Amino acid sequence: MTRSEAVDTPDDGVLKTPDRLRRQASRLLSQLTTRSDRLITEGLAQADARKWHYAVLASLQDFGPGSQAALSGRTGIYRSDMVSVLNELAERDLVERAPDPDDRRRNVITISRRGRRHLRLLDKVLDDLHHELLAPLSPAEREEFLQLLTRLLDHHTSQPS
Amino acid sequence: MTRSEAVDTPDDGVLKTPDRLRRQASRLLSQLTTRSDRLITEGLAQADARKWHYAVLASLQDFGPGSQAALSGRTGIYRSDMVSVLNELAERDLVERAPDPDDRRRNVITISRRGRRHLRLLDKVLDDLHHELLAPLSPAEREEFLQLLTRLLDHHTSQPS
DNA sequence: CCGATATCAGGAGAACTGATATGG
DNA sequence: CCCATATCAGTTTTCCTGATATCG
Repeated sequence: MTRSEAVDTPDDGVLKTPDRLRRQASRLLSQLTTRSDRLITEGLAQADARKWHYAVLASLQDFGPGSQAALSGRTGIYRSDMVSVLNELAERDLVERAPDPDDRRRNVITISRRGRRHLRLLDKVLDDLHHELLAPLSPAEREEFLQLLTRLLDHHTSQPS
Repeated sequence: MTRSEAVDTPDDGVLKTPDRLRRQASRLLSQLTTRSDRLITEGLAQADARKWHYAVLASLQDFGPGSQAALSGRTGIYRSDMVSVLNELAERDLVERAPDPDDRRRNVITISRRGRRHLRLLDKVLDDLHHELLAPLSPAEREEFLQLLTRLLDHHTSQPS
């Protein structure tokens, strides 16, 4: 009774395809991200690392040492969460945290030799994982995908609206 | 010292662009999804709804009544979380939860008249929100984006690998 | 006894808020 | 006095793992 009318006669007159749930960008995004996060997290775990480890190390390598606040800005990690990430990295001797002589509120974080070596490993691991993530796409499609994601992200980060 | 060599002379010989963090599909995905989720969540909150509400209501409308286990499969909501979602929907009289006379382990969930009305509202709200989400893309690009997301998701749901 | 179902309790990680102490 | 910094405590949401009671 209710069942038969459900699909066939939507009472708002608008035809909704049965897979409207599958056509929503927001749902596709969050589901794919869930898979992607799991893939990356598990892959990095095998190298005794986490996503944030890579972000901090890469930021240090690419932009040089910086305060914790600066690292927060570069990586997108919250100031509050940065502390424990740096603790983990310092435990592994991948970074060094030293008070800034010029401004004694700050800690200056520096990547260590071991950190650079570890970063090279993580780069390889992540390359493989992204290869797996984007496996079904052709090289041109991967590029297109990155472009679309970047444009959307830029739009929404510049305009919190 | 360390700073100057950081960007200019990566010691693995491979040139890494300074925005390698911004070129990773996994990072772009999770950052964009964070924004997308916030957009959707805040938009739906104005209609006294949450993401899962829509998923359940749409599933009921499109596929008819079903047990909680069936709804879990359709919507991707965990059995454990389904209970509270249905509690919230039942509180608002959007669904009815009745024991199945044929199998007394089951509850049969049915969308109510109010639920159908609410669903039509949510469809409109979500249309607007997705318009905002995909604003920077042309219609063709939006379609392309959905296609790419769908292909990736299908690939990773069929092959847990 | 086995399997499915609904429910509940709770963990882990991420995103986020607020408070505090210290220093510029 | 105001601002920035680092740190800590704690909330919320999502995804996910059990455990339990019920029933087929």
